[in-house]
Amino acid sequence: MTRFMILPPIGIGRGQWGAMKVRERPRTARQYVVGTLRREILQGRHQPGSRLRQEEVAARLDVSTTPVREAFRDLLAEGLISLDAHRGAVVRGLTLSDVQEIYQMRVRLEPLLAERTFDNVTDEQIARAEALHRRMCANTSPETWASLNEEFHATLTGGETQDGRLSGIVYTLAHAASPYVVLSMFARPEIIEMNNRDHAELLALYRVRDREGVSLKTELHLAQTLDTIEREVERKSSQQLADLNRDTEPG
Amino acid sequence: MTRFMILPPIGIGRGQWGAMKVRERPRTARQYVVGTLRREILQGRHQPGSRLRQEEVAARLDVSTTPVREAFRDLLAEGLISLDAHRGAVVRGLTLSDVQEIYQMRVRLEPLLAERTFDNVTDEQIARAEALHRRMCANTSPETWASLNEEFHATLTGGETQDGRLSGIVYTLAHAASPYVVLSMFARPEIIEMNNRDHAELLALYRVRDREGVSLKTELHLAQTLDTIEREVERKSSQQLADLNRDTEPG
DNA sequence: AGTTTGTATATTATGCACAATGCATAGATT
DNA sequence: AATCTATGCATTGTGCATAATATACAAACT
Repeated sequence: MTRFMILPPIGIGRGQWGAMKVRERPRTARQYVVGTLRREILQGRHQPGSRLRQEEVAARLDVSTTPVREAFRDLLAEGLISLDAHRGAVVRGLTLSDVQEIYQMRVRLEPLLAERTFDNVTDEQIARAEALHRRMCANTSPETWASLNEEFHATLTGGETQDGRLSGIVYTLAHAASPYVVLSMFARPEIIEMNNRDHAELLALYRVRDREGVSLKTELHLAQTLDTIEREVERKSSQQLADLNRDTEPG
Repeated sequence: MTRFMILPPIGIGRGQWGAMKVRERPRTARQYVVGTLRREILQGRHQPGSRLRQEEVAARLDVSTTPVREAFRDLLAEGLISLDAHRGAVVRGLTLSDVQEIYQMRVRLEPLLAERTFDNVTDEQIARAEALHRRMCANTSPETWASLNEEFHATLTGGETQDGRLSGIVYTLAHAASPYVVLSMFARPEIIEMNNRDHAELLALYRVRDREGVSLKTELHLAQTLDTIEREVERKSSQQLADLNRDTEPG
C-alpha cells in the first residue's frame, strides 16, 4: 500500500510519531542544561568549589533561569554539585575518599545488580555486548573506551530501561567515578588491556550461564579497578592530578 | 523604599505553611512541598499509579507551580514518583520485589557506612543513641518506634550532616522501605522486641569499640529484618497484599 | 460496519520575565 | 573596636505565555 507521505522521509512506515520515538525525543531545555553541565563538570571544566550562578548559566546556554534551577536539582541528585537554600550551587570535587567510597559501593552493588538481572539477559544482549567488546579491544583512546565501557555494562544489566532504584544508583555511581577511571587509563594504557581481558572472561561466564561466576567476576573486577586507581593516585603528585583535571579536551 | 507589598510579611501571608511550627526557621516553599508530599506518599494517601498534577498540588498547598516542579525533582531522586517529560508525575508503589531490592542494598551498604563512620562516632553520640534506645524500649507504637529508629541509626552514622553519597543513599533507602517495616510491626509486635535486642547488642559493640562486630551485627540485623518481612508478606494472603498496593491497571 | 487515520480541541507541562526575599558585606553609630 | 544597620546581589517565588501531549470526534479505507 503506497500511501502518500506528507512528512519528511525520516521514518519508514506509519506516521511521524512512531518515527519520532525511534529517533531522539525533542529534548527539553532542562535536559539540555543537565547534559551540558554534567559533561562540563565531569570533564573538569569547572573548578571544584566554584559557584554556578543560575543567571550566568542561563545566559550562556540561552535559556531562562527556571530550567537551570531544575537542572541543578538533577545534578544535586547525581552528587555533582551541592546546593544550599539561598546560597546557590557549588561544584563538588572528587577527592580520593569520594572515589574510594564510590568504588566500595560499586563493589557491593554491581554483583547484586548482575544477579538480579541475570535471568533477563538474552542471547541477543550478550551478542551486542560482545560486539561492543570487540570495538573496545580495537580502540585504544581512553575517552571512547570509557564511553563504550559504560554502554557495555548497561547492555548486560538492562541499562536505563530498568526502572528500579538499584540500576539507577549503579548507573549514577559509574558516571560519577568516570573521570578518575579515564585518568588512570591515560597514565597506564595497559589498564585497558587488563579490563578487556576481564570483560572477555565475563562474557564467557554469561555465555555458559554461570550466575555465580558472573557475580564473583564482577566483584573482583571492580575491586581490582579500585586498587589500581588507589595505587595510581598514590604514585602521582596531587599537582599532576590537578593539571589533568583542569585541562580540557581539544575540539 | 516602601512600595506596597503584594506579598504579606513572612509567616502569615501565603497561608498555612506557617501552620507548621511558627518558631522554626522559615523553610522554603519547595522544602514545604517536598516534606508534605513525601509524608503523604509514604503514608499511602496517594494511590500508586495515580497522577500528581502540579497545578492541583500548587493550589492545595497554596504555592505557585515552580516550587512544586522542583519538589517533583527531589521526589524523583528519592524514587517516590516517576516523571516523564510533558507527561507529569506518577506515584510509584512499592512491590515486594522493590522492598527486597531495597533491603538487599541496605544489607550491603549499611555495614560499609558503619565502617566508614566508625572512627568519628563520639561517646556523646553513643550516649544519645542509648537514650533513644531506652525510649524505643518503652514505646510500643509502631509509627513512633519507626521514627525513633531512624533517628537512632542516623545518630550512630553521622546522620544528615555527612555529605557523602553513601549516607544520602542509605538514608533514602531506609525512608523508602519504612511503610513495609511499620506494616510488619503492626502484624507482629514481637518484631519490635527483637529489634530492640539487636540494638542493645549493637550499642554494646560500639561501647567496646568493636568495629568488625558493629559491621557484622548491622549486616545480620538487616538480613533478619528482610527475612521477617518476606515471611510476613508470604503469610498474608495475596488478598491483603492487593489491598496494600492496589493494581490500577484495568484488564 | 468496524476499524483505522487524520484533525480540532482541551488539558497540562514547560519556559520566561519580573517581583520579592534572604544572605553577605561594607559602612555608620555607640 | 564592636555591634547594628543599610545596601548590593543572587536565589526563590509568582503569573502568564507557549509548546507538547492527550482526548474527542469526523473522515476514509478495507
